[in-house]
Amino acid sequence: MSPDTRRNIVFAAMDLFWLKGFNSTSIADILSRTQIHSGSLYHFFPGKQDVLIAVLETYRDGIGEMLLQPAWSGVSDPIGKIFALLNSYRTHLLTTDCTYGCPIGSLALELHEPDERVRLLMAENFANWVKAIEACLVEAGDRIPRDTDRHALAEFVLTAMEGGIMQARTHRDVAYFDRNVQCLRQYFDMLEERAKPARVH
Amino acid sequence: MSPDTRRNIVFAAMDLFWLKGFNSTSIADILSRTQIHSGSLYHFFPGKQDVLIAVLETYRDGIGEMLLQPAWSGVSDPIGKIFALLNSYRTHLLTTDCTYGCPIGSLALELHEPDERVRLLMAENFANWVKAIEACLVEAGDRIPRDTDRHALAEFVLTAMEGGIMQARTHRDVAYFDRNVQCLRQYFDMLEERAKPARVH
DNA sequence: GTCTATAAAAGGATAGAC
DNA sequence: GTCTATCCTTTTATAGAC
Repeated sequence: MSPDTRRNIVFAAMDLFWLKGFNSTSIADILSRTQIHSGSLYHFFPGKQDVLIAVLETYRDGIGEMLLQPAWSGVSDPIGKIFALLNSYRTHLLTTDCTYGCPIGSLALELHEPDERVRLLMAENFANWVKAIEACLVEAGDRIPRDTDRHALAEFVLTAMEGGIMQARTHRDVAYFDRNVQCLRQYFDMLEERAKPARVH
Repeated sequence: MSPDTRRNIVFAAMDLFWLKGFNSTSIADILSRTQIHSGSLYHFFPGKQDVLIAVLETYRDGIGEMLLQPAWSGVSDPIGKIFALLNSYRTHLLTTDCTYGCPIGSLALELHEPDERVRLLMAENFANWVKAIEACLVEAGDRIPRDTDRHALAEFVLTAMEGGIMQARTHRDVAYFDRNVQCLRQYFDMLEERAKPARVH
């Protein structure tokens, strides 16, 4: 019964790394959760780090299906999509009593001297997230000023999300996240205001 | 020669937690760096976590002397101080090849189930940082709109800093930090613009 | 591919002399 | 308060039968 063993390992590890972090998750944790034995794990992966790499690849390859599609179901407005995505993180915070951390962000700050493959995969995950937001900003067209650097703004949205989660988690209070989103909202509002054709006075 | 032993431990641990994180720093790391022996460390601290608590207390108590004063020397403009503080983080990034992480932010995301004392100390560190920025925003007075929530905006500045560092570190490129600060700058510019008395047309 | 058993090392912490 | 020696647990990883 081998078809799913590798997959089970990866998804169990995904969960555990998210819940406890990479260093605090032991191989034994993964084994006990999957009910497999070390021989099987080491048959598929040379070591613990390679499990992490597989996890990061899974996040990367699943960003649409696992993250964006659920968050954007029923939302078509491009700027609405941005805040709908942020709201999906808010929901995660709520359902975990503000224990939730963005899995990539947590790993990015936990691993101080990551293997280069690991670092590049984290960077790729961020880049794809940013790309998705940037596409929304491009789609928003004239609603934001023409000279706005849409890539930079998309990175700033990522920053608002990660910083908001960091503070909400640390204070165990979603209001910290909400206030951050409010600031970002105001920033967007002012950009949209500025993009409007000059009024006649 | 006991007067400084405790202090030496705390500062060595501060450095190591910053460089490698909490879990990746072993007691042996601290001992070898301080040239003291385990008996001394456990004389002052019940366990590793208590060293972390002392480190967080030291950050908390030293925010003015260790962080704000150096960053603000020669800067008197309140909004200038905000960006001067951000610039001091930029310098850290540059001098560490974008390896630098905010020590509190890294710990906040590394420790998924922190002891309550630890969590509260991290929250206190964030809160004091935010308070310092909030004071600048209050001092800025009429330069930003009267109805601006200065506390929320100060938290947003923290978010911009943390998010910028996270991305710069992950991509190993300070430009990610810079673009975030640019967005924040633009946000402030628009706020200041909005605060100006209505022009005559 | 999966199992059991176990090696090999690292890590946190303690005991007790000085 | 500081030193040496060491215990005990956890953790990563391997060996080899099935």
